[in-house]
Amino acid sequence: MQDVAALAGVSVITVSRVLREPLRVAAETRARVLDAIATVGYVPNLVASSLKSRRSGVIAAVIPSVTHSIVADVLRGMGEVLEEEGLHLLLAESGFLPQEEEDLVTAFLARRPDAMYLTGTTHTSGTRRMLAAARIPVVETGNLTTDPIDMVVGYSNFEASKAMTRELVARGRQVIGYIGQRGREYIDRVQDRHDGYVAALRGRRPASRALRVEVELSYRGGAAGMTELLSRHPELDAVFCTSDVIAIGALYECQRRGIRVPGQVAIAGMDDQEIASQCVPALTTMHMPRLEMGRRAASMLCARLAGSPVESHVVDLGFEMVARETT
Amino acid sequence: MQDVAALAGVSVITVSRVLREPLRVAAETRARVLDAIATVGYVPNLVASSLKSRRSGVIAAVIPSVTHSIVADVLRGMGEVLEEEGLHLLLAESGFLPQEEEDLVTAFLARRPDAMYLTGTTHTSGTRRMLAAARIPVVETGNLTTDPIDMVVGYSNFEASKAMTRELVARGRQVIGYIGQRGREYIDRVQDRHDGYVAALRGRRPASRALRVEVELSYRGGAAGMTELLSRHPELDAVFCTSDVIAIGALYECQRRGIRVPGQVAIAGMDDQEIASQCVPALTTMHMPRLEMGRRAASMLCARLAGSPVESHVVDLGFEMVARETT
DNA sequence: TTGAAAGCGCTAACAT
DNA sequence: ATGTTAGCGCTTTCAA
Repeated sequence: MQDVAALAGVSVITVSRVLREPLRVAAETRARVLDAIATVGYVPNLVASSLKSRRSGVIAAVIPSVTHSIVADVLRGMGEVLEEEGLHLLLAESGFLPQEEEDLVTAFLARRPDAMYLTGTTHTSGTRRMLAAARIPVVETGNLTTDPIDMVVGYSNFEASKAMTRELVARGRQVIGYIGQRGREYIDRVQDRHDGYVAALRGRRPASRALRVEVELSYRGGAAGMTELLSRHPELDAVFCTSDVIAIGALYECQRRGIRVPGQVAIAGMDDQEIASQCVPALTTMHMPRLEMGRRAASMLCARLAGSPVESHVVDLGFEMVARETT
Repeated sequence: MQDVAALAGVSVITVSRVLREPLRVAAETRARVLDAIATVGYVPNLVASSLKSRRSGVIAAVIPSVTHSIVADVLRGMGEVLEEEGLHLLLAESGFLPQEEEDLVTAFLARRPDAMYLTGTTHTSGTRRMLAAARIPVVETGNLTTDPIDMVVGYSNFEASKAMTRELVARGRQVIGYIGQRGREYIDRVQDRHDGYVAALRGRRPASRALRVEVELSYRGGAAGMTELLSRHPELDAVFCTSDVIAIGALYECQRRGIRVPGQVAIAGMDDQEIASQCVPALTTMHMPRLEMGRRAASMLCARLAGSPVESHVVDLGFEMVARETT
């Protein structure tokens, strides 16, 4: 920056201003500085800038897993908004483990991000404490809570799966199984989806524990879950799955066994990923506004960074039933 | 840090040392400092550290799209390695656009990353120039080239699709169509996959342009491609797809039309994503070592950061045919 | 509209 | 084993 200043015949602060608030510098001076920047090949140093200004322009995000395609869409939505604002994303995967999330938050905080993005609404007390102490905007996503660390944007996983399970009941299904992602103990979204299923069936024949299986979040997992359910309950006539991936894995297993879907068994997924609309038969599922959630989370963060307080700290984006062929 | 030092009755540099090279500090002093850190609730400031030490501990990565599941696996592999080294990932999506990639590289460089990760091997001259000037390790991934910016780790997309197309020929298929991802002009991996297909068919009946269609990288795209090919060439008996997602979209379209696979039409994909082994019928595809590629790329970067020169700047991870039911 | 001085929080280099 | 000094490259604050 000193080289640039010398070449342009101005002081360093003028160079700095040309970069950050060009309109405060006379057009002529500005042109000279811009010229000098180009000939010197000057690359600004944002780490020095961050140190002095206490603004890093970085948003830290801890996500469970990039492979999880819900997360991918959310990231895309975030990216769109952040790019416009000139913000950058620091990213790491927790592998769905709360302690790992806490470790990542600890490490990230040392980089002085301007804001933090978390997935889900249950976090260790350490995570909550550190984030509160950091005094930066925080947004949690993918679920709802009345007690966010700072802000939440999501939808009710509980209500969504209750609605989906009720739909199965409404269509006359009698023996409705559950294939859920493993790890309810520490994944709030999955726990809520499980509870929604149970709540929908309450009051009907005692919901047998044997009707619920938990598997890896994968096509293979879905197939394994179907196999298990079928062996326990040959009279099974419907399955509620906590994810489209699991549902389609289950569908494939039915196809391998020659079980008619939805003739013999109805299958319902969750999330409405692209494949749900394309597979044969097309999958009934619950649409979740993933892209919108990412955009919204980023916008809320940006608003706070710009000093405007957000109207509501809890944003419910809702969900939408998409009835297709598997039910 | 000064507060901590005061409380522990040492100088700030000692606090710094406790954090970075604890063994250089007497156990007793160290314990006192650690205590002070805890009671003060001290959070180190890595931006100040980066400024002084000229080491940010950040790896910048520009990827085409997180939604692209190949990329997700690579990121996971990278993440594993980076975490062990205490490095963090700065991430952005270029949307497959070279100019966008250049803009992101420009922006990232201002943050002084210790190394840079790029997808693919063709980049704008601006990107190459800036990266050379930055004098940091750079790794390109997902393809091969004899002229990397710095290092490459990947596989030959050309050879892989040539081999797959040859396999279709070897099985006696006569009219072999191509459904490729759109954007060959600026996505080297796709161009190479296209060229591999063409090369495999050279010398046989003049490869009709009408046998090749280009679509969005999605299940829907695959289905649209299949529809188009079938209308142009009802005698079609095989399709080579540049991705599993496209291949499965095409398979679904066949199922909707009652076309037997592989009886009437054989379908081959690329990448060996999880769904390929699970769908019905299971998809023949080419396995690409995605996780390994991410790990390897990260390891090479880490090695260079640790000062050890890498043995080879071009790492060919190869590929492997996985013959399943669709052919 | 431009500049001078000071210092963000840390660590490299050199003592002791 | 610990400390002192200086300064990384910027931006804030105040002044002209």
